[in-house]
Amino acid sequence: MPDLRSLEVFYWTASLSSFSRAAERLNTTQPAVSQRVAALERAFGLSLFERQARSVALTAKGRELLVYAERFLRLRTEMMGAIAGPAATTGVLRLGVSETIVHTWLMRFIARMGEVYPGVAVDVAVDVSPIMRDALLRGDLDLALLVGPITMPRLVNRPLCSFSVAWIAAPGLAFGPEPVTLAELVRHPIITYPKNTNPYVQLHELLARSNLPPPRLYSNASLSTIVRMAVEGLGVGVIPPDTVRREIDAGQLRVLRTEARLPDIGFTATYANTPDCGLAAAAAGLAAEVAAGWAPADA
Amino acid sequence: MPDLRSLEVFYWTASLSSFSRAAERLNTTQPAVSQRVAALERAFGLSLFERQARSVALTAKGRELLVYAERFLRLRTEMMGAIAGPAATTGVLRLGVSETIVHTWLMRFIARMGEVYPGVAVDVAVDVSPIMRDALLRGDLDLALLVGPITMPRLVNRPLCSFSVAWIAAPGLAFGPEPVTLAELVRHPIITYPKNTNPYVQLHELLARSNLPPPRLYSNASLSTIVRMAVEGLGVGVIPPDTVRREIDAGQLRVLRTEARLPDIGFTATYANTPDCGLAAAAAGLAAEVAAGWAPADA
DNA sequence: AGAGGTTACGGGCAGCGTAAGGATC
DNA sequence: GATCCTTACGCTGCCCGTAACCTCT
Repeated sequence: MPDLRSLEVFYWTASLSSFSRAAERLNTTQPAVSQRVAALERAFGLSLFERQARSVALTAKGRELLVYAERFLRLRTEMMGAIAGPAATTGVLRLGVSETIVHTWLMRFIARMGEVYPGVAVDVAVDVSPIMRDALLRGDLDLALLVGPITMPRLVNRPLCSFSVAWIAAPGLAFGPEPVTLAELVRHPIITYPKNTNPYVQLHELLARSNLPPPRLYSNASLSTIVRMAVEGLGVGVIPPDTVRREIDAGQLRVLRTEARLPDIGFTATYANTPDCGLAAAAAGLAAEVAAGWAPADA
Repeated sequence: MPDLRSLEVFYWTASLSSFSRAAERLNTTQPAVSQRVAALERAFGLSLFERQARSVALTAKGRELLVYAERFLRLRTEMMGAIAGPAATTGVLRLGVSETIVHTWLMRFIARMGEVYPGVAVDVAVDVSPIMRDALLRGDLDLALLVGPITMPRLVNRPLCSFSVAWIAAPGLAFGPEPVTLAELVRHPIITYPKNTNPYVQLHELLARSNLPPPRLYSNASLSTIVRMAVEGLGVGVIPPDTVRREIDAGQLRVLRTEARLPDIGFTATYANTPDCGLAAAAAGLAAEVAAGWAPADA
């Protein structure tokens, strides 16, 4: 009689079309996967995979079984969510985080995770959203707090919060009378997020529409560095003020009043809709709570 | 992470409200059940049963889990039916059979079971329908071929065949001209099924309506013995002719033409609707096939 | 030769059954 | 004392990981 573990192994083997990738995903060895699948085939008295030269493919019965395996795993996820107390949940959550979140409420979220799920270890990887999107799809991340939503059939997006983007500069930097015009702004270098991120694209479009001479753009993958550069007066930062509340309060930076408004950036907790995404879904809920409880600067 | 076996053990423990009865049902020992339940409670981080003095009762979370456990077991049953070939099915089928079936097509059914499910051992117990009904409800039988249907929420009935009931006697027994009247019939002792069986009750009602003097009734739990007594000329048998085709063909018995008709008795394959009734349901289907393929005498 | 799956083998551990313990009626 | 569940303990057997092997490109 097959048990849930065997069905889980079969599910990933079938989904990834590979014994070794399944082993990797399940934190085990490839022979262990081989044996469990072989045991399943023995138990059912039929073959589930077509072992071809360089690849494995499901047989007809294998495709049927895959449906059942997924139903089993989803049922298990549902059961664990409904029955087991959070304290009983154990494991690792591979979390991807946009740096904007790091500078706002990530620490509160991590702390809440530690309180609610004391048995869960959170692996945090900070990166830009497109990279995390790929990592999610590859299964290298369980959950990502990123600029979203990402409209993809296999991804679930849970809205978190929205940040306004503003022009920010050190008090010493010289500008015309407020509201500052875009022409005034671009006389300084502009420091912002890297290319192929949402804020960069928005800024680029705004500048393109303006017919102004192309400014110097210092795009930087590290928000901390952007802040540091802005504080040093190297240019005008285009970032959410929420990420630099401390510096604003300390008088190191100020938000420029200007007509050159940029659209808000929305963040979502996004995870792959696998049959075993229980912890990711629960953590996404927790993130939504923390994000809602975190009072934005303009409130 | 709980496995299916643990959920199965929990299911029966909860359903039977007893660790020891669950152990009995699962063909294991009571400490083994105890340990698995304890392990489940540890895994979920909560208690599932209220251990009171003389009885165990589910907690609130336990009742929730029971629903999931049943869903898991039904899903497993469905999966095994859909995926595993019959050849892979192994185990024991505790089959209860009405003696009428024994005398008609039981052997064909047993043979078919052996062909289709070579890995299944069939334990046959012959008894009257009311006893088997209780055994089904107690879980002492997996499947019964009996006089049905039995209208009960926990029982599934699958119609099999219907037998006419006739008056049967040895050729030597003296009667008036045919069609024989009921008054003629009851001059001989009447040999039939035991009390509290359907045919006996039907016969009793017929006689009660007739206002005739009460005849001698030889009720007998063994159909073979009834046949033997009828052949010996000890009285008139009231049984389905289908059960004595051999004796009729051999001229040892004959069906009396009479107006005193008795209603047919219908048979069903009946089993308890437990979450693990896959083999019973499949065998019931097989029984229906065999019953349909068995040509009744009056055809 | 290298990637990917299978087979062989040794060790660890979970789970079972027997047996003893404890609580309640 | 009887019944029912729990705990203790030794054992079997499964399952995993390492390593060697096979096969196809």
